[in-house]
Amino acid sequence: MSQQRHGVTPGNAPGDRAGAVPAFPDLPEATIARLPEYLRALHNLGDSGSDTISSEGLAAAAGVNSAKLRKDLSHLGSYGTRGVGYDVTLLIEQIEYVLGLDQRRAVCLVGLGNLGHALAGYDGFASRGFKIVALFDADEAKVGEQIQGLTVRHIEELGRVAVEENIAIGVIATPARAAQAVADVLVDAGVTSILNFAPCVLSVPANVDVRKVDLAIELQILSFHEHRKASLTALPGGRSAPAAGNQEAVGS
Amino acid sequence: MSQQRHGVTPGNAPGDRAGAVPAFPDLPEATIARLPEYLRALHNLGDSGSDTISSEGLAAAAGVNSAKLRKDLSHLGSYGTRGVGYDVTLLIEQIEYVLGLDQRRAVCLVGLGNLGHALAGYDGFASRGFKIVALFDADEAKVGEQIQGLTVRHIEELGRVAVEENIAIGVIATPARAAQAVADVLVDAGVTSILNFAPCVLSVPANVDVRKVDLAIELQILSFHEHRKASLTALPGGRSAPAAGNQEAVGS
DNA sequence: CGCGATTTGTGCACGCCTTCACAAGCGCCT
DNA sequence: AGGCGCTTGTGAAGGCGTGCACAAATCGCG
Ligand SMILES: NC(=O)c1ccc[n+]([C@@H]2O[C@H](COP(=O)([O-])OP(=O)(O)OC[C@H]3O[C@@H](n4cnc5c(N)ncnc54)[C@H](O)[C@@H]3O)[C@@H](O)[C@H]2O)c1
Ligand SMILES: NC(=O)c1ccc[n+]([C@@H]2O[C@H](COP(=O)([O-])OP(=O)(O)OC[C@H]3O[C@@H](n4cnc5c(N)ncnc54)[C@H](O)[C@@H]3O)[C@@H](O)[C@H]2O)c1
Repeated sequence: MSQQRHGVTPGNAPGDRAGAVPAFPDLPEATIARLPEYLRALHNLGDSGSDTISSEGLAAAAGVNSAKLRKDLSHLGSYGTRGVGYDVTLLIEQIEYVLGLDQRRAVCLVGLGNLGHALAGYDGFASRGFKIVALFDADEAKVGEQIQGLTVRHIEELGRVAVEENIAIGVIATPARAAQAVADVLVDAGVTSILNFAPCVLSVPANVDVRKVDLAIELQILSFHEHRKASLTALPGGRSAPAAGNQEAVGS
Repeated sequence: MSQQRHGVTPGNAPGDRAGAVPAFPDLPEATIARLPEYLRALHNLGDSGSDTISSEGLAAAAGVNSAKLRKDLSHLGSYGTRGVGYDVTLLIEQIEYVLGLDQRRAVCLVGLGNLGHALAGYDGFASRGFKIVALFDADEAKVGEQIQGLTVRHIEELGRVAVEENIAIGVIATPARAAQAVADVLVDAGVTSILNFAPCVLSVPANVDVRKVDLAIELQILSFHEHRKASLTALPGGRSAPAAGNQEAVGS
């Protein structure tokens, strides 16, 4: 389970195993997905003075159930003190360690169109341990452009640069039709994590992780809920949208 | 997994519109989240000729298991033909209807900085039934700017315009510190669905749906997997403790 | 008209996740 | 020192989602 680091090492500390690796327990995916949220909440709290925080308080700040939060944290070891709460600084360190944020990760961004420019200028990367070290595009007109201190390079250089800079994470912000090709190039270059903004499914080897961010999907999910809410409306005291009443009538 | 949905003050129900209709069965959230993906795959297929598609084929195109796909579709009724497959056109119509995409939904975007500009110029909205009908910012320097045929308005106009244009969905692309205030304004204006790009938790009434897109979280999740993968390949003599001095060494 | 090939729709079992509820642990106060 | 209140950590239960495996349905063809 949680690797040892935390004085509790029971009895023997076997001569350091070379490569004393983390060897993580299988943290539930659901937990992993929430850790970053806890981390952000902790950082906010840290700025606000308090030294310790209760599961109840942190849960509220992160928008989750406190029992869930405690269980999540228990997966990474016991870093709280009963009757008191969690030490903010210690917990931050611990979560950052588990997420691997203590090592700065090199990221490259492919596709410097509309979205790519916004991403390149986003300071949320650096502030969380990520550093964009290279920008790539296939459009000759874009190659050479300076963005945030980086020069846009041609995608053919990706293979070489990725190795040089030890890039592990690639961000795809190209049109969907180019995304698979870009993913292939990234994979060939040794990139093992991809964040894909293009609305399409990527095929990659099993050892490569892909996460997708799709704006349209989010909107469609919201649309569904709008649809559902509209269909439930029975008797409201609402009086704010006199406008176009409701079109919806359908009827299959 | 649904996003947050917290209640703070059910208080009054603002923009409730009277409507009679569908009264959906409770579609599982997981299914709803996949429908947009199926829809996109179907559109691609539709362009490519075929009239019908098997669950196996569609599942592959959407990147899911075929049994899951069939179960998902079965939730919305039976629109396939055994021994044949699903009629592409019919299925598209059906999914669009369920998602409420047959009605053009008015969307407003708040915060026209880096990201906001990219979103405003994104054609993936219109092509999926959403229409950005208004842009808002608090910065006087931005108000009046023309973007994609729309004029940026001051956020104080949001309340009025939202009602006029019958806006149901609001997109927040402001800095995190302003997000809650913007969300409050949107809610007051009768908006019942919010897509939040700011890295923070929003408090909204129970009848308002919020979905969050957080780039940093995605990267951190990828980082975790990188960390995990690195720890499996036995070599790096990584020191396993977080650098910072842990004065707190709890334990004994 | 019946048969085989094909593909849907789903019952079922399993595993993951969430949530409750509470014992155990900790600090503080008397 | 002992008791009390507070908070963590976790066992257990229930719900949800996934994927298998198969019966039912449909088509095409001889
Ligand atoms: N703009 C948005 O707000 C937004 C939002 C969500 C998703 N997206 C998606 O993000 C992607 C990019 O959107 P955009 O608006 O920036 O598009 P864009 O057309 O403005 O930019 C695409 C960029 O990718 C480059 N490109 C094309 N093929 C390439 C290749 N093979 N290798 C490298 N670079 C290549 C182009 O030269 C261009 O610079 C699209 O898939 C879009 O659907 C965009
Ligand atoms: N840029 C990105 O790629 C990116 C990626 C992911 C998330 N984000 C998040 O999206 C948000 C916006 O990012 P950005 O890079 O565009 O920031 P930005 O600073 O460039 O733009 C923010 C805009 O919001 C406006 N604004 C501020 N307060 C406002 C208020 N009360 N009402 C209305 N408008 C207000 C500002 O005038 C500005 O135009 C941030 O929360 C950021 O963390 C950005």
